[in-house]
Amino acid sequence: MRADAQRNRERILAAAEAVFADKGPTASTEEVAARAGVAIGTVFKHFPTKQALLQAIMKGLLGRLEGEMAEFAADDAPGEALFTFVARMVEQAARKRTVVGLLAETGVDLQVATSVRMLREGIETLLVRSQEAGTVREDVRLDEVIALLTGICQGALHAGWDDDLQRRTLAIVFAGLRTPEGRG
Amino acid sequence: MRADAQRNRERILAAAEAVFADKGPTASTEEVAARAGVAIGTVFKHFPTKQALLQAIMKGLLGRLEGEMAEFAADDAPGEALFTFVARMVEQAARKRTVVGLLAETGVDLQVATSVRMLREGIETLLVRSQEAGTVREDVRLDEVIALLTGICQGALHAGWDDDLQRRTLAIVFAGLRTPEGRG
Amino acid sequence: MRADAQRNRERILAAAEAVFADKGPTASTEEVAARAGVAIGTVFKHFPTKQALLQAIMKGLLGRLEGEMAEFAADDAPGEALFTFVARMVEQAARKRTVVGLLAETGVDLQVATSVRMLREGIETLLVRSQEAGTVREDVRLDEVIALLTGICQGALHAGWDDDLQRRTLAIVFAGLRTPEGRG
Amino acid sequence: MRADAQRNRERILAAAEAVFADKGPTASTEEVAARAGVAIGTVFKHFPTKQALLQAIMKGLLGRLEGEMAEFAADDAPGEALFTFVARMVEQAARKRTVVGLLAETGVDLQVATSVRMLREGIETLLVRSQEAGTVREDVRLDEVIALLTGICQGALHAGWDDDLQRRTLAIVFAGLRTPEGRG
DNA sequence: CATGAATGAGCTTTCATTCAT
DNA sequence: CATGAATGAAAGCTCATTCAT
Repeated sequence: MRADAQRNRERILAAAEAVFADKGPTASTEEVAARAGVAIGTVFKHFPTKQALLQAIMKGLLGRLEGEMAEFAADDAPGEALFTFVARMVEQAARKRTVVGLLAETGVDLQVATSVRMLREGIETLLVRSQEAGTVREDVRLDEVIALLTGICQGALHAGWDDDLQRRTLAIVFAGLRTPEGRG
Repeated sequence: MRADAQRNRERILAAAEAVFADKGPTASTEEVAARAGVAIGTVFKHFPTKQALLQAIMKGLLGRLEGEMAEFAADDAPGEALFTFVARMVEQAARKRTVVGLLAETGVDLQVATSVRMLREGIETLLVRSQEAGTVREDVRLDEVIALLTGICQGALHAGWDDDLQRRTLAIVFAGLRTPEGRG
Repeated sequence: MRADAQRNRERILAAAEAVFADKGPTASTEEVAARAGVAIGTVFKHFPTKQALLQAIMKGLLGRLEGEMAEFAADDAPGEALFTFVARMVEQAARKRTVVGLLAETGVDLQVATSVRMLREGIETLLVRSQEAGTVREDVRLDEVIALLTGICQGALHAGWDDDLQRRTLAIVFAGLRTPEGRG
Repeated sequence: MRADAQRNRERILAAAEAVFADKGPTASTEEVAARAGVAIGTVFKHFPTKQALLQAIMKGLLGRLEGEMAEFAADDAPGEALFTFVARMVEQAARKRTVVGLLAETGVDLQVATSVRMLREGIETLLVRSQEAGTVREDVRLDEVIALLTGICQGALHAGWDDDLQRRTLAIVFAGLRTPEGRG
């Protein structure tokens, strides 16, 4: 791909993230084009359908999340890594309308599904590690963690929680996840 | 209002709830009219904009929830009323696409805001009663409960959790809310 | 259907026939709406897709043709009815770009297919009657007649034959169809 | 013109013929470029508009037809040459969506018009020769032959006749063209 | 010369809303 | 009051054409 095309692709992705973050996924592709400073045709050249554009955003987000997870997994305090990761993700969700809507979207294609699976596996690693470290209850399964993560993110996303409310809400969920010992 | 007009109003509301529950809030007003068995003009006679229709639905839902809350508040086991109510609401959310999306919607008018406030007060009653009964931790505030309720409902709504996952997820949240004694 | 709606429906059909006759089936629906003096939405209210509009035109044309065939079948000179009918149809085709393009169109839905079948049957009646009258050769089958009809219509349609050329061309085809006796 | 440019020109023409034969003249220029293995810009370098490309194809086809006609004119059985040529052309039309549509297209430029005239002359030669040989009726004029040729080609083209139907249809037309003696 | 990214007018289709019947 | 036909502004998407690389 040529340098200018690559630059435009990135500008479109950035514009799309911003626009969809502002107005939700029903915002028009035209607005994305305008924000990116390109013509509408250029957006559709790079992403042949609106779905494709949304999926590309999602893929990017998931990629970044995987990156963060890798860091946390390499952390010194494995028992806390899951909590930190979830808190970070919720924080991001509160700023991006796109993330969570897309996480729960049905009918994503294979590439994206792969990314999701990789995210699942990353979270599973954090979960297992926390359970081995004794901070998370043994009877907690991956599905519930994902469910809670999705739910809390969507809540944060739509309700526009402030930092304090976010912290307090997570505190409750974390208390529910922790072992008696983990609660200190 | 004449009797037939009143009857139409109710049929439209019922149809709208059903349609939006099925297809989400992007379903067309025309479809609501069709399901109600009236012409499109009649819908707009009763609800001058689509927003107004959505708000009316929300008001109705909130009213019914208030009713349920009154029952729970009058229950024998005040310590468990909050948990039961939350569980019931999440269960409904999984079946109605409208409820939660609307709960978090911005730009509601005064009348609806009043209903929301009343719902808040109802939940607060349940919360306080639970705390007095010693089943919910003293440091939990109303805002977090609402936040969790909204979040979990939205999660259940979009992700299509099955009954088991719903139960397990709520179990974690409830564990986070309960006092050590309440966990038994 | 209300009177004004019926009137609009007819104006749209007439406009569509005119526009597609002028510019072929790639002419825009917008132009049809403009020519009919209605908004674009009105066209799509009556004919939910462009295909539906084209099929409606075709159905109308076929209907008129069936009517003509009924007349010819009731005629005194059964041996000449087929020739007259074919000549009439070719004449019309020379003035309407739509007719023939649609006659040969693939993928028409059931309703239209029914109409086509009825037209086939009508032509078959004319053919059999001509053969019984001894003016058309016994070894001529319905398929060839339809094929010739379609082909000649398309030729007349696109090449803009004048009356004389049309007559001379048909004379050749008719000579090919006739029995030696029928040629007189 | 440089050798590689010439080679590209030919590849584009071949690709265009193939693509338009497959999908009709509404196929996109981009697809032609892809099939030719060149970039879209290269297509427009050689043929400044889509129309120009279509006309170039037509010119090529006409040229080839002239070649074939020369062969037939030099044939031993001059009385049958016209019939053979027409049959051959119809057969091709059934396989190439472009030929006939373009043959009847209006607005061709001078160069192409010249080619058409030359084709006319070739057919005229075949016609005259057949009439001299006594197989085609004296009162048949060139215009009707061209008209029949165009019409039958278009019919075959759009309706997708099978070989048998094609043969039977042509048999009728040929019977109409032949002298009583020629029918033997 | 070839490339292929960018353009933008134009297309079909949808839907909230209005208003004559 | 109810009806439902008409409206027309978008929306998503396509494609012939241009021009910087």
